[in-house]
Amino acid sequence: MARRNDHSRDELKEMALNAAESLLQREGSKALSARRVAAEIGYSAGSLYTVFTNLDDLCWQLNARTLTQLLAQLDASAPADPEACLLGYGQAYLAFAQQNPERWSLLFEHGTANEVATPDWLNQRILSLFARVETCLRQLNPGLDDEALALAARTLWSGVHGIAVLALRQKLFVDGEQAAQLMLQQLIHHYLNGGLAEESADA
Amino acid sequence: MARRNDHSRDELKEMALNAAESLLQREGSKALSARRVAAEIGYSAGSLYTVFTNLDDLCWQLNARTLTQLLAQLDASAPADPEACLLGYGQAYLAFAQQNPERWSLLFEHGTANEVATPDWLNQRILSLFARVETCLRQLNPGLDDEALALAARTLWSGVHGIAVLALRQKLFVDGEQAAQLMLQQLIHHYLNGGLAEESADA
DNA sequence: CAATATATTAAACAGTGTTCAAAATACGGC
DNA sequence: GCCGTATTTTGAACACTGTTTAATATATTG
Repeated sequence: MARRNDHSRDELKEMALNAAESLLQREGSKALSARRVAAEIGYSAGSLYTVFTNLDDLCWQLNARTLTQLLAQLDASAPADPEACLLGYGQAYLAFAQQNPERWSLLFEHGTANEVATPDWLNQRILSLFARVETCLRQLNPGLDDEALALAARTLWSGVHGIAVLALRQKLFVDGEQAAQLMLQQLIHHYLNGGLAEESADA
Repeated sequence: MARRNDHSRDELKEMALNAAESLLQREGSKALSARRVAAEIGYSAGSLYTVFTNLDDLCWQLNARTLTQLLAQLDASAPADPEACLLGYGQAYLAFAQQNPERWSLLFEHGTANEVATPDWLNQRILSLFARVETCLRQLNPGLDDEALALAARTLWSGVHGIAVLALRQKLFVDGEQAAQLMLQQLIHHYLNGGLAEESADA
């Protein structure tokens, strides 16, 4: 039995999340069980329920971490030139998905068909991702109104996300390591050249 | 005990798949258990293992059905005009995802981090989807070589897929029922206008 | 040191996928 | 008809799962 007060509540939570993260990366989402996480930190399964409401809660919090780290990596290389910046975002997104497949999958597949809504603090982080894309797009076309801008950012990012998903799931059926890279470049380039100017003409 | 030869092997398999499909739609993927499916068709869980190698196998076969039906719905409305056809494909894809969220999710999320490769007959169906998109794109730009065509089709379709995923997961944060619709139109229109012509100029 | 409060656990419950010996049924030969 | 064999089908077993909770071990306070 782990000695009482060996670790504070917050420490325990932190340890559990670290263990879960490592377990997820090492052995995949199937290994992410309460007993396994608990064993990894020298506690019993029941103890997890004093810091998380349930395993779902642990997953949400893991996802929050993942998203924070993903955003940090996006911000790491953000050139001034807006088109280059968008490309950088996309590349960082793809790279993160490829380098952290399990965590990235959990981020988007956890809570499927859940009656329980996604926690707000998770949604906020996603919105902050869109905000970054919107900033780039606004620089490229200051004439866009807020609504059109929001839509354009989401459309473009859906494309990036789609490439990441299908590449990760090996559903693209094109050989070459850099196929996803090429697709990303094509998507962004075509999207910016093809429609953004036209949109402002409407405004 | 279900009487022997009440149903042939194939009938049993069919019944199980039907039951699984219905269960999935009615109660979500969490309800898709061996005992549950078996109970629904008046057999015991063990019997399923005479027609499926395991539950994963059942899921793959369910997915094959889903994909077949999805392809059929794509083909249902295929106008001659290639751009309209692509839009139709996209709309059918989105509609299917929204109308069959559980089956659609299972299609893309089952087998995450699986060492076992996706069955060939499933991959073939995905390729046949890409083939449809390629046909449209080729009409729009006969100058594209095969490789560029394949890449373009996958890029465009990744976008469509991305919209479907994020819309289904409610990660878009734009109100309005038809937001996904608008995004789809924008994506296809921009992509076709923005890059396809340029590509042929390179060729 | 004793009493209280709290941290931690072990055991229990209902569920899961999967296997397999045993039981129930069908079928072929007489 | 009936018997022996072959084939379905099952039920029980195993090792898991998430989650709850009574009991226990530890810390803190008086």
